[in-house]
Amino acid sequence: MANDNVKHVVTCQECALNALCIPHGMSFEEIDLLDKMIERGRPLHRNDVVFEQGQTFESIYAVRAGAIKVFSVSPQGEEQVIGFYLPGEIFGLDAIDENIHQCTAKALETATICEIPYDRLQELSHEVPKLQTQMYRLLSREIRQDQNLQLLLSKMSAEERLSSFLLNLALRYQQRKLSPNAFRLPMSRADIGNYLGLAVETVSRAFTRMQENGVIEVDQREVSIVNRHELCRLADAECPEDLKQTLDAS
Amino acid sequence: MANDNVKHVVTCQECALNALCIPHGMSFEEIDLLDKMIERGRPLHRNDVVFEQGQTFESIYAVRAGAIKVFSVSPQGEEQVIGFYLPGEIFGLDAIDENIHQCTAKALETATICEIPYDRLQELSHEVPKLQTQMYRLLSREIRQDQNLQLLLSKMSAEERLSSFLLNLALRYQQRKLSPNAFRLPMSRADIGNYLGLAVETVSRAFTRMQENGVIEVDQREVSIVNRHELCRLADAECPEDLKQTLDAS
DNA sequence: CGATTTGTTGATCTTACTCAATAATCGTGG
DNA sequence: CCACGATTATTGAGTAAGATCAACAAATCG
Repeated sequence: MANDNVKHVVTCQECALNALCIPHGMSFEEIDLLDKMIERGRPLHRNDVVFEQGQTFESIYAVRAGAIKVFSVSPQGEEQVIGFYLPGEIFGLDAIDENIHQCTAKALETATICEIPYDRLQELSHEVPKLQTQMYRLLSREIRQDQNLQLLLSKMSAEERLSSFLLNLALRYQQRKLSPNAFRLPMSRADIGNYLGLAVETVSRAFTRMQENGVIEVDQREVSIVNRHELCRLADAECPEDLKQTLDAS
Repeated sequence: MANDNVKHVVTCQECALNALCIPHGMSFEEIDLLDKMIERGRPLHRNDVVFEQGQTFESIYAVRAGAIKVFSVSPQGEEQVIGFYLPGEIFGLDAIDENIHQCTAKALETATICEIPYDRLQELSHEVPKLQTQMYRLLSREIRQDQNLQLLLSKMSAEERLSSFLLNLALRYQQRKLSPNAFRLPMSRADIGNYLGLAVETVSRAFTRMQENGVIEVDQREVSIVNRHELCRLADAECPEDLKQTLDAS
């Protein structure tokens, strides 16, 4: 039985739901309940759709592996990339209010996700106060991140935007114990540009310039951070302490 | 006793907390509990601060009257306006996650607000499932609104941004039973520009041009919408049905 | 292996920013 | 109540950052 619980904790982590439970020290029993609720193992291929704009909202999702792009399409058919979601991150939270998805979620590459039925999550979070607390925090975090993006979009230059974007990715990869100073971008230049409010050509030129200045090295979608201090300076951001250490060690 | 409950409901509405309870048909008793929790009647003057960047997060707030500006200040001292909050709207939700305010909230004009202590709200929302549901929706709505702003900032021209902004204000005033086609802007051109990612001069010019084209009339901070169809077209948005009716009637 | 998508680079153009001057309004104290 | 300074708004001229258009190169996919 103890073994069984441990297994569940591990599964829960694998399924990227540590964000939902571990930080607040839920008991094995509570984690078990959460664990049983989750529908696992949806494997996706590139361009597979998780949910589509206009569909009724049923579940929120956690990325287990791969990367997901969330975007909306205007009546004129133009795409607006809302965000990219990496392993351990949760998406679909914006649909809770209206009960209808305002966005489409699509796999950028081979990916696996977990589906968390919202009605059952709501019930469980009512029974388990720590889960409710965690849900509030999760929603609040999404708000804060969106507001940071506001700053980026309304005040920063092309190079500042791209620098911030890369640093943000590095930090997120590191949080998931992946290399923060060399990674493969799961999205195209067009997606990056769309997300950052820039033309593809501008993104491409910014990459080139940053490479020429010895800040990063780019080969197609492979990026490595060569000079993190300069990258932080360009992004007009403090270099996070924990990221600093990891980069120093390498 | 019944009278007393009715009084509380009314107070609750006045205090702009209908957003938190009425839509989900809470019982009088539940509303009463909520009502007792709320600290009322903080009257604010222009430039009074509700909470400051860096302070420990204690409460969320609802606007009862007037208008609140929420903004963050960069290490370089530059201001970034995050949002404007009008009667009936709730602010401070972004601080839940980190337990520290990332923004400052300041009164744009004489205002009154209600303070809702977060720890007590959390407890009560655990006891009252409908309140938990409503909290999730509230947080989700904020996310959706921030994502709409993303679209505005990354894809729209100056005139489109200002048109969207004015339409959005009109809709919000209408929801609070205030005139949607003639209102006084509580914020300066500088604040509008900061929020929309534009220079003050660009905002001013956009106002002028829209007035010349007979879309709106502007006299300092007084705005009236003359041609809503054109305004919607400029904002690249569907004119919301309910707003349409009100404007037609006038 | 050819076709399509994706990425890079160059030239030109447009939008909105910056700088500057002026006007109008607001707030404050005499 | 008015006069003063300070803030806020408008308008003009010049500039710069990034968009658009276009051509081409490289990579991916069936």
